[in-house]
Formats: sequence, structure tokens, C-alpha cells
Amino acid sequence: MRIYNTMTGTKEEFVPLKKDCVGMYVCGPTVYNYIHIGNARSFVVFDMVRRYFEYRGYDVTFVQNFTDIDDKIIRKANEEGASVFEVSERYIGEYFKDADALGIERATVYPRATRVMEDIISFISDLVGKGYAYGTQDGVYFSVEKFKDYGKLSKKNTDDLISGARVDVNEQKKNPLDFALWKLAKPGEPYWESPWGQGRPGWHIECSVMSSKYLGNPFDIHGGGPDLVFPHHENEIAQSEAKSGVRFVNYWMHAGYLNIDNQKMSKSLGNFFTVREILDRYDPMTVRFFMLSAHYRNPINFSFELLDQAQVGLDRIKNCVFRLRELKGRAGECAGDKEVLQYAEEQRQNFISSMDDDFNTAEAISHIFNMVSFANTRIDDGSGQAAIDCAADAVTELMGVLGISLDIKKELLDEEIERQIEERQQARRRKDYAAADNIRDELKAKGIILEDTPQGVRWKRR
RNA sequence: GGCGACGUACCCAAGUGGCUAAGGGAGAGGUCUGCAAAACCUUUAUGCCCCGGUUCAAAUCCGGGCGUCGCCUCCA
Repeated sequence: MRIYNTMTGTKEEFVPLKKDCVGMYVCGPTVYNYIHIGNARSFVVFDMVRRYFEYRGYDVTFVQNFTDIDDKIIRKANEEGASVFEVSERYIGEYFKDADALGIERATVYPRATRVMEDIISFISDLVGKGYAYGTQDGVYFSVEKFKDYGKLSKKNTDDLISGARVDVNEQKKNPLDFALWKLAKPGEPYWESPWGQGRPGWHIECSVMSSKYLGNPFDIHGGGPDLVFPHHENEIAQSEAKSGVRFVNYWMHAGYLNIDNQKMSKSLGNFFTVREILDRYDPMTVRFFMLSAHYRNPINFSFELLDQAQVGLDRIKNCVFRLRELKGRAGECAGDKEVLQYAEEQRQNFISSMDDDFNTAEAISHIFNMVSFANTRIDDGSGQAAIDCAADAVTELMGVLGISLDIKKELLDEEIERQIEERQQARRRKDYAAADNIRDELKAKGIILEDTPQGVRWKRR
């Protein structure tokens, strides 16, 4: 497998630290609000990565944190007159609702900043002891100039950053780029005891602490959104490597942005949709399919039109599997067809080689569509039972690797609808097509699509 | 200003040195059907932002433009 590593800017052959095992850490949400659809993209992307590793036989340890203490959470809690704990707890719950809907598998562990406070404090103590950190009147800071490799991930050099001069004013800091490891609490703010006084951890430190706690140093893969490259991941590297003296992470992976009107979706611009809003209007699997229809590192533009396109594409795949499953019962009438079997295996291999090449889901999906087309052409000519199963299984399996369930389970219609379908069939038999079409329209209004096939009436929900 | 990414058909989107440039959507024509839907067949880029260059050979490499976007500040 080849993976694009942000650190080196090239695709590299993936060599795990431990044979057949992968340790990956993905930066999770700061829980003060619902996640938006842009946040969701990177979670979907890394879920796809994780699923693919598992498909290829790796044992994956997947760690994703919750940032459950931070300025924004404090602000939100104050606004609502709630405690920080209540706010974070609530939005962790909401996160799981969205993530579950999108088919994102649960992580192996979900560490939270507030639950690893002792580890954080001892980590910072180490840094202070080694001379990488210093205290000020408002906290403890990491001294960037002590870490000579600072900027190696984001390809920035400290001189340019300083002259860029968009850093906040804080006379206490020795260098404008220095960042907080520990923030002392202002009156009324929640706090934890520490050798430097009552306070809370800075944002970057938790990820260094939690990743090393569960995965050690170095570990295989660290992922996150593209806007985390600088400064968050850069700072993680500085802290972790300063402390441990060894490489922090072997492969850095970053997803592309999900844009809207070709611009980054962001809360300050107000141009974002929450996952919740979108899921009111679209099947979550459609959203997931849309997100995976482009390569994970490329930016994708979000629009309802594109979502509609994705939905039609996904329906094509679902229809095919549906038809194949339907044929199962009539297998005896079909002639054998080894070709389908072979074709399915061929496309499966193509899928794998696309995915092996830095998780090229766009190309991988094209092989699924090829499989669908091939199967569709054979449905009418007739294929053997094994071949039909094989085709349906292959499509279902590969979509499953992408985390997209086809959900073609048979559900029962209520009696009223059942009766209407029968009524329409009678109308058709007596060639009363006006009445038949009427009923079809009525059902359509209820979300039931009818299709007349040589095997009888088929229905599906829209 | 510094650093970086991207620009492929009407739309989305792979391909990054060499068979006739994947795949999906949309459109057009056809098969099937009472009609519709689904499905199938045919069709839609002699060309991959522009201009140079390297090469037997470039969408793919190099140089220069133009355009779009991002990071440099909390942000997935």
C-alpha cells in the first residue's frame, strides 16, 4: 500500500511498525456544537482508511480524542448557564448520532482531555524539566526556538512566520510563535490543579499526550483536517519529539477541504451546513458516497445539485444489487455463467489496487460501476445462481469496504398500500390505464415508486 | 509578502511519460414497455487553462504566464 505522507510530500510504501497492525490517531472534534458537513468529511475519510486497512487484514487501533475543555466550550457553557461538563457531554452525544448515521465505526478508544489530566501535567513537567518550556504569569509556554525542526511538517520557517506577524500580542511570550501548554484559570473558569497553579491544558498538548499514551512513540499514522497542519500538528510534533527524542509519527495524512461555492466552509463566514441539516434532506449513505466519490486529498465542492447526482449514482448501484437478489429465487431458469464470476474477481482486484494507491476511492468506485454494468447486462441473458450471488456479493462487499451499506432489506408495506398495488394491477388487466396511472401517482406522492417488470410489480421507497 | 494546492467534456471526477483520455450525472437517438420507471445499445473532449521547451513519445516532466483556492490567527 502506498500512502501520501504530508511530511515528505510524496506517496510512500506503507510499512507498519508492527507487522499486520496499524496504530492511528485522528484529531476529533471540540465538542461545543454540532459538527458541520466539512468536519464530517475528514471523519468519513479516516473511517474509510481504517476500514480499508481492516479489509486488508490489518489489526487497527484507532484513537480519536474529544477536546472537552477549551475556550469555546467555556464560552458556550457561560452562554447557556450550563457547566462545561454538561456542554461537552451533550455534544459528544450529538457527535455520535451524526457519526453513526454516516456509518463511521466506533474508535478503539475515545480519550478526553479532562480524563488524562495527570498525564498532561506530567508531560508538561517533562518539557519544563528539559528546558523546552517556561512559565509566565498566565501559563506555561513551549519555546519554539528550542526545537530546531519547528516547521518541518508545514514547510514553514520560523523567520517567515514571525514576519508574517499575524500572531497574537503577548509580551510574556519569549517568541510570538510560542504556544500555551498550560493556561492559568481566570476567575470563574474551570480549573485543574497543577504545579504551575490552577488552570487547564492548552489545545495542542492533549493530542501529544493521548496519542503517545495509547499508541506509543512513534506510531504509524496521524490524521486530521487540512487546517490542522499548522499550527496544531506542527506543535504536536514539537512537543512530542522534544519530550521523547524520537520521531513522533511515521505517516501524516490530511484530508482535503469540503468547500461551498469554492470557498472553505467555516463558521466565521457562516457558509456551513451542519450534518444534522443535511441528513434531514438526504440519505446519510448518499452523503458518504458523495464524499468518497473524489480522492480524499482533493478539495470537493458541496452543493445540493452534486448531492443529487451522487444519489442517482448510488441508486444505480442499489438497483443492480436489488435486481440480482431478486433473481436468486429463479436461479433454476438460468444458464451457468462463469464469466460473471471472473469479471467480479477482476473488478475486486482492480478495486484493491486503486485503494492500495493512496486510497483512491474515486477510481475504486469506477470498478464497482463496471461490475454493476456487467451484471446488469447479464441479468436479462440469465446467469447461474453462483454467478448472481457472486456479483451481488462483490458489489455489496466493496461498497461495504467504503462503509456504504446498500440497505436493500425487504420491508413490509402496510395493507392499504398493498391493496392499492393490487387494485392497480386489476386496472391494468382490464386495460384501464388511466385508473392504474392514478394509483401509481398517489403512491408516488407517498414515496413509493412502482416499477412494472416481466417478473411482476416491484416497489421501492424514494 | 512567504509557502502550497489545483485548473481534464454541459456538470462531477480518475488518470501524472507510451494501447482508441476511466467512471458517474445530464442531453440526444434507439431497444423493451399500454405508459412510466429500471435496464440495455449508440452517441457527446483528435483533446486535458494559455505559451514555450525537453523527449522517438506529454494531459502527465521543465520554464513562463493567466485563473481559482488554501495555509501563514481558533477552525476538520
